[in-house]
Amino acid sequence: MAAAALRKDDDDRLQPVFRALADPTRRRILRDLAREPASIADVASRFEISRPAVVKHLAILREGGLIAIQPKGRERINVLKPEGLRSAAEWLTFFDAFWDEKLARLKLAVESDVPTSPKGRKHARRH
Amino acid sequence: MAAAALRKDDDDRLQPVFRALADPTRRRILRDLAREPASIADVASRFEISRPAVVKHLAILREGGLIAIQPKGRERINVLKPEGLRSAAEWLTFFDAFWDEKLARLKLAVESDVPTSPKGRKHARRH
DNA sequence: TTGACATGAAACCAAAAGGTTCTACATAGA
DNA sequence: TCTATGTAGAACCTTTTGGTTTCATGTCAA
Repeated sequence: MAAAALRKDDDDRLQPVFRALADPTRRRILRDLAREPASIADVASRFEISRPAVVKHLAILREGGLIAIQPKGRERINVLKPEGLRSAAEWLTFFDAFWDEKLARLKLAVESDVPTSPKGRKHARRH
Repeated sequence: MAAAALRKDDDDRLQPVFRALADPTRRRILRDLAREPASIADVASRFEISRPAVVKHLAILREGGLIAIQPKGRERINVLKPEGLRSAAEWLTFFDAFWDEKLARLKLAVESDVPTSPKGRKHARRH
């Protein structure tokens, strides 16, 4: 059934990525690193939270394959790995097809299939 | 500063979306609902977990604006709202530009040495 | 060598997340 | 009306998450 788009196994790879994206601090870090690579202290200086907390975030981002951490002397430079976001972007792309198709379906469902709203009956404009 | 792409406020809207996407069960529900709308019992029947657990997931998906829940008699039909994914997709799109530009930059950083800023001084290369 | 700086890492904590069971309510249908 | 079904929701439990503080390690630069 041509399930090339969304296999179950895909989710295993996706999980660390979406997990990494679930936190606003981590998304801000990604956005910042998109501007330029930065050391841990550099990154941490932009947040209120402690350095160890930032380090944990960076670790999660690395687990998601979203950044690379390169030791440089006594610093650790964090570099964005944009390809890491690709899998998530592709997963979302799957739903592109529904942005119109399913939307129309939703409209139909709302306008025709809801007899439990006696007050606001929408006249379903089926063409 | 042309920050049209990624405002801080965007994150507030994004948070419930990325939070909803962070769980594999919820992603599977979305994938299933893309196929066709389904009642709660319908959705729950496809998982090992209990119905109340599924109900919680559906609530989170609704909070993220990813599904709509339409009462139909004694059932509640869950319908995919693909537009809800749009904000997340757009956020990721921002990084498209770096999939080549930054990737090259990463290579450079790895292979030579990383010209990042120490705390005080960033040599911002304004061209 | 020695001090200052950048990071590593452990121990600990509160809150959120994901799950369960049990109970109660509403509705379709005989 | 009565019963079975579908859902709502409370109460509770365990694990994960995001955060902290504290201390140790490694490296640059005098």
